[in-house]
Amino acid sequence: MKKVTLKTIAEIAEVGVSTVSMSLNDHPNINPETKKRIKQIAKELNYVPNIIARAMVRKQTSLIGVVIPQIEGSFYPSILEGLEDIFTEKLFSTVLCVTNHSQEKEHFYMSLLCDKHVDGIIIEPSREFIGEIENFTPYLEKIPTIFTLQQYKPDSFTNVIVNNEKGGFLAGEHLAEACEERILFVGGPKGWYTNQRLKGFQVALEKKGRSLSQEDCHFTTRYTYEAGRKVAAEILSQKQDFDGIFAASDIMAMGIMHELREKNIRVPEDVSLVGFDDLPFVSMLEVPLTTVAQPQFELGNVMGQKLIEQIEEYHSTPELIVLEPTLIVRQSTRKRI
Amino acid sequence: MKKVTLKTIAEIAEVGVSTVSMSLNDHPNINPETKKRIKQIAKELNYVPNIIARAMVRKQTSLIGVVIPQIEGSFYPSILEGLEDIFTEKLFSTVLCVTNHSQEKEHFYMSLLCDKHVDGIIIEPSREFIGEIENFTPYLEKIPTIFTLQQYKPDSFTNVIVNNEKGGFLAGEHLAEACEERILFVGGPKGWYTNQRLKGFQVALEKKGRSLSQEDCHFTTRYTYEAGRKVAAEILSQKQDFDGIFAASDIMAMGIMHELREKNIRVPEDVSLVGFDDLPFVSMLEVPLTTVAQPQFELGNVMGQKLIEQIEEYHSTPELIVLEPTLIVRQSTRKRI
DNA sequence: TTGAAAGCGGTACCAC
DNA sequence: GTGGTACCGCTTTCAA
Repeated sequence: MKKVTLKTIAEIAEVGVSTVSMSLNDHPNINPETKKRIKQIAKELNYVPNIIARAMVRKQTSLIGVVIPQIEGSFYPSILEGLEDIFTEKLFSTVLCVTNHSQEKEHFYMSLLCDKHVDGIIIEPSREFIGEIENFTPYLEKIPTIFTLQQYKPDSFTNVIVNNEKGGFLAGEHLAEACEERILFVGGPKGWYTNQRLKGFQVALEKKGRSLSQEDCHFTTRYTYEAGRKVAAEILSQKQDFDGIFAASDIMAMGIMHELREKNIRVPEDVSLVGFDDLPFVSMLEVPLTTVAQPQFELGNVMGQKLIEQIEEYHSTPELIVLEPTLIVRQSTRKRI
Repeated sequence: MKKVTLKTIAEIAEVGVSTVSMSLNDHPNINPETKKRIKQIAKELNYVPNIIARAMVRKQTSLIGVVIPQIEGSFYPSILEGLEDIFTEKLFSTVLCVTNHSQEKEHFYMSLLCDKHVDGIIIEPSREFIGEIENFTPYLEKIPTIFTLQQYKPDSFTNVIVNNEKGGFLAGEHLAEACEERILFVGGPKGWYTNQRLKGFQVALEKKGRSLSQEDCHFTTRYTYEAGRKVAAEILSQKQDFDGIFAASDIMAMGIMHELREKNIRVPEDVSLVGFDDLPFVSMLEVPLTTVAQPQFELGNVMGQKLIEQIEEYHSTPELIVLEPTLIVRQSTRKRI
C-alpha cells in the first residue's frame, strides 16, 4: 500500500503523466473517453492529489490565516463559523492564530503566516498591536489581507467592520424612550469601539432632547464581568437619579446586572439596561438582555467572501464595508405603555 | 523586489545552493565562516524559506487538523486555546474544521485533511459520525491521530477523554447531601456522555442509600437550552416530590433553571441544581451554577502534547488518557446546615 | 568542506 | 489529443 501518484496512474493507464494530470483536472482538450478511463483508474487506486506539490507549482496554498486576540467569549466563534461556511465551499482552510492579546504572539504569528505562504490573511488588530503591525505592512501589501472590527488603513486594505456608532445610536434611542431619569453610559477602555459607541449614543440622546454629561460616562479598563460589577458598585455609591444604563458590551452588562440585583435594584423595573454584542447566551439569562446585536456570522461570511474575491482576482481595490448592527429588545428594558 | 530563494543567495555568495541550504539549517559539517557569511546575506535579503517546497521534500507540513462539531457554546474555545498554547510553541499550526454536526461536512473535512497531508489530526467524533469515520480508519492509521472527549477505538488510537462517570459521581454525591426528597437526572441523547454520567450518578446515589428509578431519569434529544426548558416543564407537570436535579450539561441546566423560576420554584431553596461542563459564564448567572467542571484548557493542552509526541517519535503506542473533572460548588445547590 | 545533480509530485508549454 | 519535459524551491545524497 504505497502512495499513488500521477506516475502510478500513468503507468497503469499506459499514458503520459500530463495526460493524467489534465484528465483529472478536466482539461477541455482531452478525449472524454480517456478522461473517463483515467478517472476510473484514479478512483480505484484511491488516488489523492498531493496538495503540497500542487501548491508549489501553483504558488498557492489554499490556506487562510485568521488572527484574532481570543476565541473565548462567544463572540469569535460565530465569526469563525461564518468564515468556515464560505471557506469550505471554496476549499480554503483556516489556519487559526490566537494571539491572546499578547504582542509577542502577534508578532510571532504574523511572521509565521508570512513564512507559511498563506493565500490570504484576516486580522482583527488589537489596539496595542497597531504599532506592531506596521512592521508587517510591506509583507501584507503583497498578500490579500482584510482587517476587521477595528478599522485599519482603509485606503490600503479592505476593512469589514460594524457600524459601532449606529449601534450606540440604537441603544440611545431605545433607552431615551424607556427612561425618565438620567441615562448612563458604561464603556470599556477608551478606544475605537467605546468611542464610536459613545458617539452614536450621545447623538441619539440629544436628538431626543436628552443630555449626557461627563459624569454620566464611565469607563472600565477591560470588557469583563468583573469590570461591570465594579463600575456598577461605584455608580451606585454615587448617584441614584438614573434609570437607564447602556453598557458597551454584554459581558459588562451582565456584571452590572448582577451588582444591581445585589443592591435590590430591579431590572428593568428600576433600571433599564442595554448591552452590546448579542452573545449567544444573553437571551437565556434570568432577565434576557436587550442588546445591540453585531452581525457575527455575517461578519465572518462577508469577510471570507471578500478575501476570496481578492485572492482570485489577483488584485483589487480596498473596500470599506460597514455592516449594520440591530437592536434586539428583550426584557432588560422597561416598556413604556 | 522579487522573491529571494536559495539560488539568489547562492549566486550572491558565489557558492552552491546546497551550501546555502546546509548553512541555513545549521548542518554540522560546514565551515562556520561560510555559515556566518551566508546567514548574514540571507538576513540582509530578508530571505524567508518557502515552507511549501520544504514540506514537499520533507513530507511534512507542520499543520494539524482539528475536527470538532462546533465552536460556539463556549466549551470548545478553551480547548482550542489549550491546543494553540502548545502548538505555537512547537511551531505547528491548526487547521480548523468545524463540522457543524453535519455528516456531509465531516466526510468532506476528513478527506480534505487526508489530502492536505496534515501531520496530525485531532478529532472529536460526534455520535453520528462514528459510522462514517470507519471509512477513514485506513488513512488515519497512517497518520498520528488523537480522538477526544468521545472514546473511539482506544486500542488503535490515543484517546484523551474526561472521566464522565466520575463527573456523574461527584454530582450525585453532592446532591445526595443537599437533598431530602427525590433527585432527578436529566440527560441529553442517550450515548457516551449521557450514559457515563448517569452511571456515575447512580452509583453515588446508591452509595448514599438513595435510589434512582427509571422514572427519575429524563432524556432530551439535544443538549440545548430549549431542551432543558421543555424537559423541566414536563417534569413539573408530572411530579413535585423532588428537590434535586442533575443536568448533564450547563446549557440544559440553564433552561431548567429558567423554567423552574417561571413556575416560581426557587433555586436552590426549593430545588438544588447541578450542571456539567463549567462554561465560562455560568459563574456569572443570577444564581451561579454548581457544576462539574471539565478541564477544558488542560484537555487541549494534553492532547496537543500527545499528538506532537506521536508525530516526532514517528511511531508510538496508543494511550488512553483520562482527565478528571472536578465539582465546583456555587449557589444553585442548597447548603445543608 | 563544498557543490552538482537527483528527486519530491504536480502543472503547463510545446512539439508531435 | 497526447506525451515529453522543464520547471517550482528545497533537501540530500555522493563525488570531488
